[in-house]
Amino acid sequence: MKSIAVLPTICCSPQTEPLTVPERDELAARFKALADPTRVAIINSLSAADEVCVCNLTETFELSQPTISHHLKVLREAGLVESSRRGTWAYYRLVPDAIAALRGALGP
Amino acid sequence: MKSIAVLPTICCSPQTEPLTVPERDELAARFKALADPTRVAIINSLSAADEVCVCNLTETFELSQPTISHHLKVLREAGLVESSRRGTWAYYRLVPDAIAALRGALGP
DNA sequence: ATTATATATTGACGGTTGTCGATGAAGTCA
DNA sequence: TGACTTCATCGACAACCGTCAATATATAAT
Repeated sequence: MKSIAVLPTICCSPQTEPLTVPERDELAARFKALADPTRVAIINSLSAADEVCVCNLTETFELSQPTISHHLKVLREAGLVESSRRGTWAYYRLVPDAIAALRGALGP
Repeated sequence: MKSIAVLPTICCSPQTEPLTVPERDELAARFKALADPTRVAIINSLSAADEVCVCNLTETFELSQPTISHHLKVLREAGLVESSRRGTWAYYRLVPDAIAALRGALGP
């Protein structure tokens, strides 16, 4: 997931260059992770603390626990968040570099 | 479409605050417009010039003309691009503020 | 061991999306 | 007018997505 640091720029930069097919696929996949209101809200929640317990998220959102788990998996596989288990609980946190890279894709 | 200028920040900023439901819906809808490889590539293409004729896009991508037209509509309704007709041709261009606003949602 | 709790996975269902061919709308040029 | 070009819209279809209930996995506590 290190490759997130070198995401190309889509636009709006002097050095914007044509994307290769793998590059545009990769970028679209990462944007797709943010293309759902619940996942946007989860990112927003994680941003408010170093890490957040899944149990807090299932309380916050009026969605079933499997649905929250599903959205966390999508964000995890996109490299935007990471998790660690401590005891029975799972804690999620942002991967700031990944989000900064995605941000960088939208301009300088 | 002016409201794009005041998109809230998702994360990674000191002043990141909880999103309202309309805000997260709005943000997700805009990210969804970028959640497709072809649309990412279109944005990338538009970034290389002041405006681009649809006829150039249908040549560039190996997709049917209706499919390109569909993607342009999605981007237009998301406020990321705008178009004008001159004669038989339609020219599309980026809405830089909209993309900058989306970029701003990912951090300061 | 058993029981309880937290999270992940599976399977299924309805709604959405990307794609195309066919058609329509609007302009251009003989 | 009529033939031609460019782009948008419509209708259809397969694939994908968000959601839930049920189940599985793993840890903790008694």
